Amino acid sequence: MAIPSIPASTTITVLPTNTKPSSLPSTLKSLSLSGKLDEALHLIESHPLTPLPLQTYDALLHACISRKSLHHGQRLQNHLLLRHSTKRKKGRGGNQQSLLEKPALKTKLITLYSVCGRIDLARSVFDSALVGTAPESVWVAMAIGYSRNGCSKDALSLYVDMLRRFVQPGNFAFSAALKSCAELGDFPVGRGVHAQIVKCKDESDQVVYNALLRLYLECGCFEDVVRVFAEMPERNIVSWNSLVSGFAGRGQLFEAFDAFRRMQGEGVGFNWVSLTAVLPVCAQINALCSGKEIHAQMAKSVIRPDMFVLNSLMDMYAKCGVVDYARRIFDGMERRDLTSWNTVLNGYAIARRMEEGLKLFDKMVDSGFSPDMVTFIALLSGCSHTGLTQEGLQLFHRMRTEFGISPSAEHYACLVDMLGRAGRLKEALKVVKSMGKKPSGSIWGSLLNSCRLYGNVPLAEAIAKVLFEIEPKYPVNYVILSNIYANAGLWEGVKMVRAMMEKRGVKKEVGCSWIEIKNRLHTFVAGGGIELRNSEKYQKLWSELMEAMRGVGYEPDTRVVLHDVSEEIKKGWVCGHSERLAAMFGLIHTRSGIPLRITNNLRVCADCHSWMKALSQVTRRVIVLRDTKHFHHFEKAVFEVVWLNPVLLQVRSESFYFVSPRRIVSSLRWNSDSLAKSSPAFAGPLTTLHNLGFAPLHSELIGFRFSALVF
DNA sequence: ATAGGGATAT
Repeated sequence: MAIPSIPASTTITVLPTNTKPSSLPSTLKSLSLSGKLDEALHLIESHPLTPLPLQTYDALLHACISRKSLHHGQRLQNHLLLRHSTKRKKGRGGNQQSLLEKPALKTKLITLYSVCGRIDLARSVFDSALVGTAPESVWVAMAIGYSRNGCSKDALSLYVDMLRRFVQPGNFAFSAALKSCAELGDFPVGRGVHAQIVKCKDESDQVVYNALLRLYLECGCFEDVVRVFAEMPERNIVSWNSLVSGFAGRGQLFEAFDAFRRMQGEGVGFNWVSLTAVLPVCAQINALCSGKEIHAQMAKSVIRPDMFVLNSLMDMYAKCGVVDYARRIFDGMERRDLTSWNTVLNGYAIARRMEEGLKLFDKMVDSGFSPDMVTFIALLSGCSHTGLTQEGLQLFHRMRTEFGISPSAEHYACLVDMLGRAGRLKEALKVVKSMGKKPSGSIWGSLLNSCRLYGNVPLAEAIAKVLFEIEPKYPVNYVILSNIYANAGLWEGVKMVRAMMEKRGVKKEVGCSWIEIKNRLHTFVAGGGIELRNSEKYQKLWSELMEAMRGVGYEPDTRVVLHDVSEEIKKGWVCGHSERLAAMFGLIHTRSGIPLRITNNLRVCADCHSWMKALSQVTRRVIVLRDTKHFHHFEKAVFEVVWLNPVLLQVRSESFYFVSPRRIVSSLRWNSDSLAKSSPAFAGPLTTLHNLGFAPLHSELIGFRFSALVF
């Protein structure tokens, strides 16, 4: 028989009410430490006249703050008020300062009320008496209370008030003021505070510097961020996290990635917050290898990753083209929020596996989660890319009727795209006209793309005309129109578009590709990579490959070159496309059989697509090429991987790969402050990972430093 | 008493 559990609401009083007054303080202290607030208050209230030291109340309030217990805090305050007045009546200690006036208790009471969301009560404690002589700590507690409750303006004016009353600000006040300025995006005042800090004789602490970093980040003054970062005497995890997320927020993804690596190099370590900053970067630059490495570290950790990190991790896998891993993490999560669902659903949309996505959506609704607008953007875009037009249209309808979400411009964009891709251009145009919103450039852009798919030149010309007015400097529109002409064999049109671009000074974005090898990103620009191309290894490999590739039927297709040059030059240009350089680099610098994962910043051209396909065939490598729109998977040469034992993998038709535990040494380190030390050596991780339900998954297995451990 | 965090479309 199971022991009946006690309902959470039941309070058990274990203490006898006849506790001796002399032992009260120590009893109360241990009660506060173990968080037994009910017992503690009961005890205090039953001894209203016993004098208690300040420390006792301090400890009690501390316990109230960490439990966010408004109720107990108020009872305590009432008790203090009561005791104060009783004392006065009896004439004892009449001139003694009430305990409530002690700054230490005031500070704590203010904090308590503000963490409980009762800024009004906090303010009345603050105002209660002796404001003029309140020390810095009370002001700071109040200011932080304000910013905790989203009233940064009040927090900042409190700081100003404090200065007016000649209270000398210290590091705590500075960081509180900087935080408010950062939240308000108030650069001038923030600058002023910075100046005060510089003038202040005391040494600034780490927190003040980090608050300065935050201020300049929020204000968009990145030069100042970098300067403060360089000038500060020490940089801790928080400083580095700010730098990483700062770069990431500005879209400087490689710099963000690099900062994270440097952070590891300096031995700072990382924590969950660092990971929620760097994982989205991995997702965007397709750095699956590093992402997996980070995942391995997470699995090793004794501390459970929180929902934020898991959501980012899922998104990383989804964006790097491995939804299955994202799904496994999702399935293993003990708690999920709306973002978790949205992330996986979007993962299926990216992977063009909407049947599974729709099934999951049904599950989501069944389990009582109400989808939001993001959910529908993911679903609709997925349906549109997979050609599930009927399902998509139905969802668009259900969105309003069943879930009460009125379609936004983004939803209309998905709808238009869906109809356009299905060849229902007339209906798409009808939607554009009737949606009651001004169609954005992106909507017209998606229509133009649909015209490309169906070779509709007249409509394309009309749409392009509109687009050239809305976004005259956006090169992609010109390129698509030019492609449409080229596909139709209308070379005059191609010439015209090019002339237009030259006249308006519109430049095609430079093609750029990168490949991650041994946790390092190698970037190539179209037409670049001279050193690589001049190397002997490259030239030998190139001629061998070209011959083999011709053998499997590859013929260069120079129609993708839209310039009027000789055939030979065209061939040269196509060969210099950045994705090919990255692929060649990958071939040279990895062992045979290891998959190549290449990322391109634009759209992969048709010739590169078939080139990669042939390359995959002749080298028998898996090639995954990601561009801004698609994943190009070339898995003709999938190896079958047999799981022999944790450290030994066998790959059919290849030699044995030994992945010894010693080789799998991480370049990353945990922050020992915030996370428990990772398991000794590699005694635990394999079991951990098995417990997580990870089993090897064909080709992805080989080639990654942590592959043997993780998947 | 003080600093840092995730999802969407062309």
